[in-house]
Amino acid sequence: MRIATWNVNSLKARQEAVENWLQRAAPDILLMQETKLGDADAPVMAFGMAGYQLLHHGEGRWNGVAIAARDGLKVDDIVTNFGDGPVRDSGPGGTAGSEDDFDPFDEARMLAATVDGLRIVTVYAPNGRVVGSPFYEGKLKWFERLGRYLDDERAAGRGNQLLVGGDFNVAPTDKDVWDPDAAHGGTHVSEPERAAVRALIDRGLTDTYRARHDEPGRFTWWDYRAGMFHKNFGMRIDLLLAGSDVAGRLVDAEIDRQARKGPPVPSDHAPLTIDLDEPGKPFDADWEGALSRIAKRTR
DNA sequence: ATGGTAGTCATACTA
Repeated sequence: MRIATWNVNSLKARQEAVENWLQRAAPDILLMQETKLGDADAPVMAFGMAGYQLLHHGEGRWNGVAIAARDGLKVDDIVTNFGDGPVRDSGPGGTAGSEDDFDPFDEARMLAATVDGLRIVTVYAPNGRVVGSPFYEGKLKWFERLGRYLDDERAAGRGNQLLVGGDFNVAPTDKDVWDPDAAHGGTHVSEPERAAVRALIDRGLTDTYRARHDEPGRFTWWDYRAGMFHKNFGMRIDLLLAGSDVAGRLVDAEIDRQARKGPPVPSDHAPLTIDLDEPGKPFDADWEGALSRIAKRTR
């Protein structure tokens, strides 16, 4: 069983890249973020042709989360937005307000479903923009809400089957960022954000990539600008956090940095994969080769 | 040179 998470930065723009990657890595379940689609525009047919069921929770122009599950996998107990009700419409003619109305609980950032007995939660954490801003405070409150949701899942007896994955917009430690001082104007690396992610992990979850890899310089996101990818100036902000039963089945974890390359234009995030029970279809992420070449070039 | 790219309602915004 291979499960992956990928912030695709528009599923419409990335449709071909995602279909190619489904062939390359053959995940059984793919969590996606930033689909930037309304539910009516979700490419259910295209995923069906590729052999996947598609669950989508969107709002239009921004955000949007999805779960693709291979045909035949049992899917039920779907929850959107923590079960707190509908989100805004940010599509054409929609009801989305100005940025003064910023409310991460009115945005399409969370979708859960039970897939083949796994309690899958796909999340797209708010960016936070600037430390101390209303967006940053909203980000911290959003993590608190996610924590309460996970408490409810544990109380319902599903804590050990949890797999919470997505774009957390936080680099958990200094090892997860190319330069803590240069990173993102302070957000993504601030202590309150890191404490918020630790509080999630402390609910009995395992950071699956770190359970298999302790190397520095392994990132899931690189800014499009200034050749950041080609210098490996990035951050590890996409995570798959596993409950104890899921973590106990973990046999591999990888970040497919090849998928961050174009052409065509890639997402600014790379997919993160984990394998349960047995290794999935092999693919060459080539971290050692890439970092060696970059070290020579930038020496 | 204080930028840089890419997504979106199309143009200024979000990341």
